[in-house]
Amino acid sequence: MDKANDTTESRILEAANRVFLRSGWDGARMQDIADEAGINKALLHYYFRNKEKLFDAVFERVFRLHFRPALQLLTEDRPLEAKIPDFVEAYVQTIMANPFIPAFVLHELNRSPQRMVTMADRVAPEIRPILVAQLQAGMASGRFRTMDPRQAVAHLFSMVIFPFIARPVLSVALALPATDYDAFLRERMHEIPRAFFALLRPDL
Amino acid sequence: MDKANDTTESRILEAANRVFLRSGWDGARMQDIADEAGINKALLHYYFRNKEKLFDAVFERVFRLHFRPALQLLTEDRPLEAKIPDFVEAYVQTIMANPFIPAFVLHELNRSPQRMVTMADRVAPEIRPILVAQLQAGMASGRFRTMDPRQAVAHLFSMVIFPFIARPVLSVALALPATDYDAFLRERMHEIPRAFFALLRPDL
DNA sequence: ATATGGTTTGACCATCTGGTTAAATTGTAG
DNA sequence: CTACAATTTAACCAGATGGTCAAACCATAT
Repeated sequence: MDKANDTTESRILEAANRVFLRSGWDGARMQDIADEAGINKALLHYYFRNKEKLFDAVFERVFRLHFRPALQLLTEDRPLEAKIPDFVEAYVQTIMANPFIPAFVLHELNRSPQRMVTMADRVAPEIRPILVAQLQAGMASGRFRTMDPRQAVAHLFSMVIFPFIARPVLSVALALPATDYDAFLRERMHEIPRAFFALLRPDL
Repeated sequence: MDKANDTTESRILEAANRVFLRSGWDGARMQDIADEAGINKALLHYYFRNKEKLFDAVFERVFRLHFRPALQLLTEDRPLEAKIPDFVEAYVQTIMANPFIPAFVLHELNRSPQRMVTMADRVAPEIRPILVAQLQAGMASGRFRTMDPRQAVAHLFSMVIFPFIARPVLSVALALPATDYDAFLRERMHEIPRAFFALLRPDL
């Protein structure tokens, strides 16, 4: 994945990644991570002083991965009609490869919301609200209905991220067999941009 | 709250409720619950044999509360234009009184998805997909655009629930000061039904 | 071969955690 | 007042958990 590495340190990171993502901070056990990495527990503390340091390393990694599609694609200076579908597709593809990421990130951020602030300006120190600006421009020109643009952004993120977190609920509520859920998510890659621009249209 | 109770058992349940909601199964400590209830730890095991039994009691309680608005209001035999706003308002009101509920419920359901199945038919054994049926009827009549009605349901739940789970993210991403977030959520009570019916409109 | 520095391990430790038990306390019926 | 059952407590236990440490291992430069 990274720069051609099968070092002990990267094996630890891979293992910690899996265990923390599966069990979260509270549920993860240093012994499990050691087992998963095929090493001694003491070696964990040799490379990462303690559980917290190891978690921090994992979390920053996952945080970056989770928000990369938004940070990379949504901040470009392109029309919404082009950016939004690209973002949705990139996010869905990224997360389908590791569906636990959003639940993990949001759970840990709820456990210590302060982390969101520190992470935000480590990962995206100076991000302009270009998305909001584009929405406002569209409203001014009459292309979009007038509304709080932040509500629209909330709609977008909700529709994109939520189904990954609520899989157990939605698969039951929508009577979707486990095997069909992935197809349902893939379908959303096309459905969400459609819905998003539809909900922005003026009433007339 | 319930039937006029200040019994030890209900004090335990209230305390367990707070602690489990705040910390989840993995993070919750029996000692913390005992302290919060102002009793001895052994007394916890006197009323509830073990942590699991106590958790089950709490979880069922919270699960019912969380899904009551949907189960109660969305299954009524009324036009969508009336039901949806009522549902959204009821849900937002309910959860704003205890904002940790959705994150807790979804986190625990992701930890053991099987629980969703057992809970679902304990709480709503025979629920007909009336919402989907109504959407399909609307599509047949041309009032709504043609689409997978389950995608529309997913849109709705996403927009309603997600902002409660993603508060740390959205408050930073949307530059919403902590004090304004509640107002932002209240505004969604009106915004979401508007967006929902807008995204259902046919293209023409 | 051997000294050196980084790497890895097994054994160990203090503390925490869910759970148990026997005794003490309290309320109540006779 | 007393006997009895339900409630509550302090003390305790076994296993788990994060973390430490001295010794062993290993590669490599001399």
